[in-house]
Amino acid sequence: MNLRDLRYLLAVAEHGHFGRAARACGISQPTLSVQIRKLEELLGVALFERTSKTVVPTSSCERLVGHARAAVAEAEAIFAVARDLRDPLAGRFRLGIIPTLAPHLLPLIFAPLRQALPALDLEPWEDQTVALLERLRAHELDAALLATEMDGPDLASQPLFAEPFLAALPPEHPLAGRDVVAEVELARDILVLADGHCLREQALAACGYNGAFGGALRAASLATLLNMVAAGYGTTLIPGLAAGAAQDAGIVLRPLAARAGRTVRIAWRAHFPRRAAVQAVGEVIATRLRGFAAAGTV
Amino acid sequence: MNLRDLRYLLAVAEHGHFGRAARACGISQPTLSVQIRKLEELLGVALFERTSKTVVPTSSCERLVGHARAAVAEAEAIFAVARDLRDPLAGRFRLGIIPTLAPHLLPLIFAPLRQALPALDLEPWEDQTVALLERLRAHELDAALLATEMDGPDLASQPLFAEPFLAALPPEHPLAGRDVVAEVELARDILVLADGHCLREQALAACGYNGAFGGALRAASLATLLNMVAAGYGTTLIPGLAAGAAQDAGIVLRPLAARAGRTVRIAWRAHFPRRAAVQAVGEVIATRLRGFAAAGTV
DNA sequence: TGACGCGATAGACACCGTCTATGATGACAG
DNA sequence: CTGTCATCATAGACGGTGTCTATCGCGTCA
Repeated sequence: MNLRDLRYLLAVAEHGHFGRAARACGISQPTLSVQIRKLEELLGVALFERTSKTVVPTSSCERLVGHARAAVAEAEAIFAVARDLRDPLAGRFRLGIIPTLAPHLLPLIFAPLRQALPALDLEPWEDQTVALLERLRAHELDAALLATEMDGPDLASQPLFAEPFLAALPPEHPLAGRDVVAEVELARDILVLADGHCLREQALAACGYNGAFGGALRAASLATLLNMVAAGYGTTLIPGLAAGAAQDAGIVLRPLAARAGRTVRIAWRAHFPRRAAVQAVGEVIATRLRGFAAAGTV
Repeated sequence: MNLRDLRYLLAVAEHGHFGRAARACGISQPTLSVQIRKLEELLGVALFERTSKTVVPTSSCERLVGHARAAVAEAEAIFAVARDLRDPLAGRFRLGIIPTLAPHLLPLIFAPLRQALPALDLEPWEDQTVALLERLRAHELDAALLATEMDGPDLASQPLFAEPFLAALPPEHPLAGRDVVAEVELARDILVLADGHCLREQALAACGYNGAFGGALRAASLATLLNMVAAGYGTTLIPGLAAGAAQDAGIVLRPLAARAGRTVRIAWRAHFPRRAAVQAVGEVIATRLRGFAAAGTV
């Protein structure tokens, strides 16, 4: 049985006339007669009582048309919903963002995203890199903003913008008097984030650490780390977009001699069908952050 | 779009695997791949994210499967309902019956009908001949029990049994002493039913009336007519099946010399598709009334 | 690195939905 | 009562498409 057959059935039931029903269906009258006859044979039920004058639905037919109407309506609904879903730049878009980036980047890109992609329903999800990749692979995210290289056979990514690091110093720190701070000078009393934050390893690497890091203090969040630096526990490297928050915390920021930094990338599943949405979101973000690395300010 | 396509969609969504879904649908894997691809192109929506390892429904797909499931379910319901309707000897059967027959015949045939046709849901409808024929032609009845000849191009009928008339007399009536009464002897003080009852004309014809009948008293129902006879207002002819009711009313019944009577027929639309049900009902009735005309009793 | 599993692609085939032409039947008017 | 009209049914031809088998491309795993 076919949805087409059900449409034919409904047309004949409605018009009570094969010729008119056929015209309404856009087919010839013999075709309609044959199809209705076949449907009757398939169901084993007489659907219409035919006279040369009238075509009247049988009581059996009346018991069936309700279901036929419902089936056709559901099929129409599929088309209607699909029409709404057709635009890859519309609908829910679940975007993972690492914690050291989210609170500072999101305020910058919400407005441009809403303007450029008004139909896109952005759902940010903040978590650490490993968790984001896991959710991405599990189809629980559509894309993720990361600061690590990570392409594999199943995932793809694309750089969006470079984010330089800055030396974060307590006001009373000896280095605070400098215009520029060399990365290795921070190594002595550097504070870092807890395990799992990509910024932790990147900051240590920038300062010249190769092996294990012996420092005991490990901040669970960038905000805590900033508070600790402000309180004089040590120094650290912060991502450039966090500059505002750091200054609010009373921290002295200095550019780095070797211009250490990280690259923020957008990542997605290689087979993700809404590549266009990923592309569009990435472009909005890259455009918004254009020139940030050079100017050091947004 | 086809119901088949929706079934395929549901199968792939459920199994997450083209090969297994194809096996579940009873088709080959390439066929399923092609059909799903076509559905995606038709809807303009990516339904699945394919990897060599996994097949995951997109969020669009998840928005659609509900409707797909509903459409398929309604189609299944059509088959299920049709299966119940397939038996022409099952389901509602609206049977019209004339008023001079209904109260006396129905008690006799209910039990045999229920026994012979347990799935048939009999709905009796009592009205006069003309009204019954109108409802029959309007498809508001499936068949009718009448006492008149009435075949036309659109209607067909078949005799079920002969019902002899009886002379109905007040106990004190001069004819009450006879064993047999001649029809014409009733003409002098006969009482008849109101216009519209076929029994009215048949009774008058049996008594030899050809033209207009001048009698002023016209009973609206057979019960009233019997009461009037019992009260001594006159005589009448009653159908044989009403004998019990007449005797209960205190009326004397006598056979008629010329054996006047009527033939009860079942009538249906010539194109009515459930001829088998009509036939079966007719046979049950005819069987139950076999020998009634001869024996004069049921 | 070779074997295996999975989905995509290609080409052949058969079914069936569609058409036009025509038949059968009943209604209606002259 | 007979020709005409309208209606649905039937017949035969045609084209689209759903299906198959065979094969490819790709990724995984031992």
